[in-house]
Amino acid sequence: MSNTGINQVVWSAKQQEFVQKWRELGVAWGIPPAMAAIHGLLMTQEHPMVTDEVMSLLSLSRGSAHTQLQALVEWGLVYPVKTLGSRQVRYVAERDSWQMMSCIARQRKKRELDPLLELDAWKRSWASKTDGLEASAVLDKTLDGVLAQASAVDGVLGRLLAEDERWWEQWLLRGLRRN
Amino acid sequence: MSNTGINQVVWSAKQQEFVQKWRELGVAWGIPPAMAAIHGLLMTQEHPMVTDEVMSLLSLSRGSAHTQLQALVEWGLVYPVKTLGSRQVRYVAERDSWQMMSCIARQRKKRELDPLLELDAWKRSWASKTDGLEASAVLDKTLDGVLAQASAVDGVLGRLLAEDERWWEQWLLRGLRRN
DNA sequence: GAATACTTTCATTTTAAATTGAAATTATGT
DNA sequence: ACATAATTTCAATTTAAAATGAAAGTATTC
Repeated sequence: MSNTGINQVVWSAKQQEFVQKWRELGVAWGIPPAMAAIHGLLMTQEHPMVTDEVMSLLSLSRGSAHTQLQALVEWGLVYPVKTLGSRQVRYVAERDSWQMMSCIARQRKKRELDPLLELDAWKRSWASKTDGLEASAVLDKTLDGVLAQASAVDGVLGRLLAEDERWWEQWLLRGLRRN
Repeated sequence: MSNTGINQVVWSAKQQEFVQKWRELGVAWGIPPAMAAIHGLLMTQEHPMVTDEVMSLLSLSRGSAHTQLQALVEWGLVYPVKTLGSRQVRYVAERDSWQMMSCIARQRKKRELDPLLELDAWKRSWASKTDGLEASAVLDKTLDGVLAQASAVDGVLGRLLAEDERWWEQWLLRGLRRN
């Protein structure tokens, strides 16, 4: 039985343009091009897709398609759907934009914010030993400020991502109209 | 006259560790290693530094040291200080952590958020032409959500970065304690 | 329990980004 | 104007990340 054609795959000029843009955006966000492109493609597709369809529409190798699909599933941006009576797996993108952005934010927090917060422990580990004589008061001061801000952001982000509700919509709007 | 030694350069184990960590952090944030390292180094230094000092402490080529120092100045993270009676330029890092983080946020907004916001114009440019027949209602719906969120973030970020005041500290804290 | 259909892995290659270093340029002091 | 001391540029190289593709692995069906 053929893989393609169970559900019609639509691949219009608009969709192709979108995928191209999503890929570029992905690169700017530090996301592997193939990963962003696959995500973009699945965002445009009504129905779950099979690896071979992804491969051929985006001209990707099997290895890359597979690896990036896994990563997308790992991130929670894409769901694997098992086809009954077959080993074949199909993939659909998360449709809810809030869920989608949450997934991305969570990953970025892990990659970017958490390592920054770890500097606090590092700083404390040096607190006792007097390095030379007051080796860098300048650093300590700036770093304290940075860490304070980082943990404020961490707190807000934590709340934001923990909730399913969207109290943040109100909260953001309140931020918009000053104070 | 020798370049080094006008102001004593301090380069302790703690500082070296910090620079190493700052470099890694920079890489996670999509910043060139040399740029992050230089920034880290200048954050630890009491006094403005000359290109040759940066080069030798970090084992960088002149080209790289120069280019990345320019970038740091461009971003507003580092200030060039002209030495009187000499063509020599020295560099100091911005000390205020809020200013520092603002600079970074501004650059990231430019690189990451603005291109996302441009998708709105793109979407509208396709609004009229009916691509096939309802080519991708799925995409349109998710994309609308994403763009709404993006512009909310843009609004808040815009305010945050425009101000010199720190009303946001209160605002972030309020975000922390729910509602 | 083969044979088939699909998935997974991973050593090698490709690609894009960052770095190098030496030559060209420009400013400064004599 | 000259020599010197610094900065700036950029073609060539290096590096790290991502992509490839073929081989190995694993379910599923007959």
